[in-house]
Order: sequence, then structure tokens, then C-alpha cells
Amino acid sequence: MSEPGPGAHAPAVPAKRQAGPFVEVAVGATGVRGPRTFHYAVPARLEPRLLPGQLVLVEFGKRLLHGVVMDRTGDSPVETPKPILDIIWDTPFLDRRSLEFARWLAGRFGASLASCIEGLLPTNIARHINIYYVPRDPAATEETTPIEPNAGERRALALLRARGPMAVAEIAAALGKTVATRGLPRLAEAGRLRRWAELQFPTGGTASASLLLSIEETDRVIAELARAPKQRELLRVLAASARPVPVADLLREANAGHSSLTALRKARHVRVENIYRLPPPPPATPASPALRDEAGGADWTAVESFLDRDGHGVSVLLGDPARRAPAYIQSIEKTLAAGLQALVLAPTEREAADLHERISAALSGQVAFTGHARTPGNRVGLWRAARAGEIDVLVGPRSAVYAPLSRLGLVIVDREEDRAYKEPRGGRIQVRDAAVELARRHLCPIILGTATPAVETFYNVETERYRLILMQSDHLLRKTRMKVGRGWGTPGPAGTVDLVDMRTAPVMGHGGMLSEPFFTTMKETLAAGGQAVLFVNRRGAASMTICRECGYVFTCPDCDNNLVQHRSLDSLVCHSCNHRRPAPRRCPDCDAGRLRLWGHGTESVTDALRALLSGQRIDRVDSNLSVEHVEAVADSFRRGAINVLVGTSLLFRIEAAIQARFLGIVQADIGLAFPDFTAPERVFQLLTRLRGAVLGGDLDGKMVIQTLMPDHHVNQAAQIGSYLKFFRSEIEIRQAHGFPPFSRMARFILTNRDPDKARTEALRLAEQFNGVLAAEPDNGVEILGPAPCFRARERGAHRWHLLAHGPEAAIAPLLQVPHRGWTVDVDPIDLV
DNA sequence: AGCACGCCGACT
DNA sequence: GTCGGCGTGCTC
Repeated sequence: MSEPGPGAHAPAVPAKRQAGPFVEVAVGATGVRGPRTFHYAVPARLEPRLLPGQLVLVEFGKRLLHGVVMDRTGDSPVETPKPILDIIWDTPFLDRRSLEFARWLAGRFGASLASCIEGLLPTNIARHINIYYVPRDPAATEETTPIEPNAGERRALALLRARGPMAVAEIAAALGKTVATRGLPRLAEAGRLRRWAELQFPTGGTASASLLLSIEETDRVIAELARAPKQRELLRVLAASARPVPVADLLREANAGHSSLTALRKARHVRVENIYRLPPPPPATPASPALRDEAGGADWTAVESFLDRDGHGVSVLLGDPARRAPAYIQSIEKTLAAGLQALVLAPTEREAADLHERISAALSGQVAFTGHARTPGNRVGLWRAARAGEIDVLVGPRSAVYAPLSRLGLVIVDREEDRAYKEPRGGRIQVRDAAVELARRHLCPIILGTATPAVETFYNVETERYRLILMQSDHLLRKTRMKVGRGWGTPGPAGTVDLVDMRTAPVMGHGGMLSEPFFTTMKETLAAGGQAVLFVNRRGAASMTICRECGYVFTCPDCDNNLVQHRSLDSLVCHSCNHRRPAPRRCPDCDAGRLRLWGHGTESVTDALRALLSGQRIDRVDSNLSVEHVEAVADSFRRGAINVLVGTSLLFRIEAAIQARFLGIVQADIGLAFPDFTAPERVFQLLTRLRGAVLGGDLDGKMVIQTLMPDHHVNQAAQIGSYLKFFRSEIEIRQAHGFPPFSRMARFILTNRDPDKARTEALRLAEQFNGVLAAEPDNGVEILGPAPCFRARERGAHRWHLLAHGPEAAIAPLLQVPHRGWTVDVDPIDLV
């Protein structure tokens, strides 16, 4: 598409600068945020070949960089754009839809356009681009700018004349970096050298052989190879297969050696190349685990009616995980039957692997899992397969949203509320929201599966932007009256959740970590032969080590954290940067030998239980233990060899093994005391998910929550198991403060080793924002801060932040403002 | 990454 | 008045 320039409509005005053709290019310039592009002129020799999505070589400042062509235009915002130097790869890497998706990501999250495009490519492209130089034929050279080469440049010319084309890296190795980075571009500019860029894809996958001969030719060659039986056999095997044959299989089948194959390659009868092969689909179980029972049938009716609507739509599928999966599978089946592709996202790779296993067992068709392609070569292979349309269903964690699927007919985001969908670094994309946008651009439906919707997701249900599908088969859900528009007046399953007010309850155990009601209920369950799972949100033994004499507190030298005592490591550990020091015996300040351990973690809770409960088999899981150890503990608990299990959120890694009759929350809600508006949601999700995983639909199971804030709406809602109660209270608070989903929030974080610089730079940005906002008063933006972050120091760097929230249109321009040192985080998932 | 530009202190 | 060190912003 070439749009007419403004000149086309106004021929009376003589165009001073050359009108088009120009291209808009995404260049990987550091410090450029947002969807900003740069314009380049298209030289006549490249004009017929140049297409959007191509990889091109451009000069940017004094640097040579690769860029991706976003669009062709007849207009340019600058007088004389530099020319495109070369097309690195003719086949466009990305189609228009992907390019525009990248532009949207960059604008929405204040990420750099180049990094968003990089994400959509199969591998780190920059690493595989080489720039080559070769001397130009002096006769054919029109000297644009005659130069007198200096000594280094003369050596470069001599070297290239002697050796032919060389990559910059090779020249730099031979003649030094200065000649390579300064001399070579000068010589190219003067027309003495020709320069081009090549992309060498990482090789990977499986070495596979294919025939270069037609069937008739093959027959002839086989006849000619009378004295080479092994070669004949190789050709026969290859001729029998429609697709390239992995070399290992080929040699085995033909009972031949490498030398025979090499001979065929030399004769140009056979080609060997690395090809990524999708793992063979497992044998499909004929009966899909469909929603067969009565309630399941009702679920499918609701899902199907959503899928049958034309075009794009978002639905929230609310039900427990075990019931969501069959609904996913049936939805995918329907999508495949329509000849379209499905994308399935899960918050973690482990969950994605589980879903992949279930889906590929139930469906025939190519169901791929991104976790199967780990090496760069295999990632390229999977990317190519996706682009070629060879994949029917792609399952993966958040990175799978970037896969180049072109016939997308359905997107599924499982456990949409999970914070793992937010990228922790880089563009900090919220992948759940990106997936919704992707589906919109493909005009296809998207299902957000969850048992506890994110607040912004459920707000979209209430405002009727998203459709809610309540799973009728989920009995717990029905019991807890999860009904939109109805009240929650009746408590859920009676008596199953108790709150214990830790400010007044009688306590026991070292440091008073367990209350009497908690302990009594747990002991009753154990006496009746049940098992118990205890949740503690900190690993280690004590969150603070304090000197009883002088009050000295052990803190991390690089962060502001108190060090946590880990008895099993006999150390104090910083949970931010993992700094460790041997556990102290005496105070380093006053040399007193009386140190007090304050607070508790998995270790101290386990120790206390062992002292209080004789004869019970108690163990713990947390991230201090190896994966194998955790698996072994999970197995013991499943077999009943352990009957009390203490753990952190690592319990979710062994989710399948932690069903029990008692769930005790020793400590979970300390986050509620922090000034972080996302904390209540996090705590509620944690409590609800734990209850689902441990007690499941067991309405007689007991849950006891110890808390210092029994009146907090999170605890009140958790007690009656009502999501709606939680949501209503939470949304009220968000509205009162004008927080998301009532505004778009952006967080700007600055880190600097120098405390004064951190402060002044933060103040400077706030000033700059005020300047930007002053231009447009009453735009509804509120700036909070600047202030030191809650974690004011981390890894030796001082951290300051600034929050801006307001209408999306007013926030967007702010995202491009900050420069060096600032991190931009749109829709932050915490304010730590 | 590498260069221009502007601010500020030090020196002529 | 001028030089230069350094921090900051820009590169189509």
C-alpha cells in the first residue's frame, strides 16, 4: 500500500523535498520508548523489492543497525531522510497484523517498538546478522566523495583485495576495532567498498535428508548405482517418503553408513539440512473427556453459544480448573473443525505442559507446546512451523502470545488472574490483555478461564464488556452463590472457614505462631485420620534477628530488608538479593550473646509442630529445597506417609498432591498492611486458590485463617468463600481512590547507586510531568510522588518511584517521557 | 553507542 | 572571557 503524499492533493505547492517513496522503520534505538518509528528514503534499486515486515540495514546516528519496515509512506516528517542501505532478508518476517500488534503493544505499555517486534521474531535477530565488506571494482565506481585513505584504511583495502568478502568481526580481529568501526564505513561511503548484511539463522532441529531428484531421475540413478548398494538403498528409502527423513532414521533403515550418504550429497542427489520436526502427536484417546454429565452439558451449551457469535468477543469462564479443561478441549475441537487454529496460554510453563498433555491426548491434530523447543534452532523451527500453518493448537506460557499464527480462531487464557502473565522485565507487557487485543485483531473469540477473576476482568463483566459463563458443574461455586446481580447474604458452606484473631486468641508454639483454635481443629482432623496442609508465606525460620541488649537488627548491606534466619543453612539470608552471612552467635554491635529471633517461616513452623505433635509425620516444602526433594515430599504426602505438610506458595507446584481435610493459614495477610492497592486482590486469590487446591469440593473440610485483621474485607469474603463479596468491597475502594480499573496506572521506577542523584532525578521527572500536564489542565491525571519505593534500596541501588493514573489517553503521552535509568511499568502488579 | 550541546567551575 | 568536564538528549 502506498499512500499518496500531501503533494498529490496540492499540486499548486511546489514540493521542496523529494516526494516519496519513504519507509517507516522500527529501529532498535536505546532510549526510544513507545511506538516511535524513523523514516528512511527508498533508493531506486531497492524500490521494487521493499515490503513491510522486511528486515533492513540502516544507518542510525553513526551506527549501522537492523530495522523492520513498518510501512511504506509517501511522506516523511524530516526533510532528507537517510537511505535504506540494504534489504537483509527479502521474505517479510511479519505480516501487517503482527506489525500493527507490535505498534499497539509499544503504545499501550510504553515499551520500545523494536523490543516488541523483537519479541514477535523467533530469536534474537541482531545476534545472527553479519555485515560484510568487499572492494568495489574501481572501473565501475563513481567516486561520490573522493578520500585519501589513511594507513588503517589502506591495510583494510589490501586485506579485502587479498581475501575477498569478509565479515566486520573478522576484519576487526585482523586489523583492530578502530579500523573496523570507523575506517570501513568511511571507505563504503566513498564508494571504495561494497557493504551488505546477511542473516544466518541458528541451525538446530534434526539433520534431515531429502531427494534433489525427480522420480524418473531417481529410478535412473538407482539403476546406474549398480555397484553401490548402500547408496541405492538410501535413495529407495528417501523416494518412499514424502517428507525429509531424519539422517539417523535414514541410515538405520537403509542399514548404511555416513560415507554412502556423503557420496550422494557430493553427487547432488541428496540434500541434508536441519529441520525442526514437531514432536509426533501422542495417540489420541478416542473419547474426549467432554462435558458429559447434565451440568457439564449446560456448561457446553453456554460456551458454544458464546463461540457461535460472529467475530470477536471475550468470555470469562468461571469454574474450578478440573472443569474448565474439558470446556477448553471441546472449544478447541470446534475451532479445528472450522479449519482454524487455537492458542492456549497458561501462567507457568508447568501448567502449560499439563494442558498440552491433556489437549493433545484428546484431540487429533498438531498440538504443539512451546516448551518443547528450547534451543535457538528449535525455536526458529517452531516459529516457522507456526507461520507455515502446520500447527493446529499452540500451548505455552506467556511468550506463546507472540507466535505467528495466521488462522487464529480461538484464544484461551487459563487462570487469567495470575500475575505471571505480567512480564517482569523488558516491555512489562500484561500478556492477558495483549491476548485479548490479539483476538480482537483476529476477530476471534477469547476465553479467560479462572476460579477467581482479576478485579479488572470482573469489572469488565459487570460493565458488560465481557460475557460471564458460570460453570454449572462447579458445585462449590453454586453453593457459594456466585451469582451476578444477586446478593451473598447467605454464607457459603457453613462452618468450613474459621477466622482466628491473632491479637486476642490464646497462642502456643515458639513465638506464639499457632493459636489454640487453629491447633485444636487441626488435631481433631488428624485424630480422625485426615491430613493437614499449612500455609506460611515466608520460608526460613525468623524474619528478624534482633539483639536483646542493644536492639541491633541484622539487615542486608545492599537492600533495606531484614535478613531472614534459615536454620537449615545456618545462615541469615536476604530474600531480595540472596545475600547470605553465617548465622551470628553474638551481636556485632555490643557483643552481647542474647539474640532474639522474631517472626516465623516454614522452618520454624515445622519445628514448632514437631515439638507440639508427637507421633505425627511432618515435613515442609519451600524454595530452599531441591525440585527432587519437593517431588519426594509430595509423593509421601499423597501416599499418606506424611500427614502434616507445611509450605509456601511452592505448594502450588505440587497442586495435584495436596488434597487434605484441614487447611491452615498460619500467616498470609501481612501484605495487607503495606501501601499497595494490589495486595488485597493477591491475598484473596491466594486464599481461594489454596482452598480449592487443598479442600477442593470437600464441603466438610476445615479451613482456619489466622490473621491480625479479621475485619478486613479480604478475610470477611474468604470466610464465606464469596468472590462477589470480595469484588464488591474491593471495587468500591478502587473507585474511591480512582485506581484501576477506573483509571490507567503507570509506575515509573528509578534506580541509582547515588542517593542524591536518585532523589533529584525523580524530582526532575515529576517537574517534567507537571510541565506536560500543565499544557492540558483538567485532564484527570493524578501524579503520586515522587517517593522512595517501599523497598527503598535493592542490590545497593536506591529506588524512587512515581505513580501516574488517569484516563488512558492522558497517560499515554507520559509513557514516552522518561529517559535513562527509568523503568516504565503500565498496570503494575505491585508497588514494591 | 557515539556525538552535539549546554551548564558550570577553573583558569588565563 | 574562554576552556573543558560532565550530564543529558538525540539519532529518520
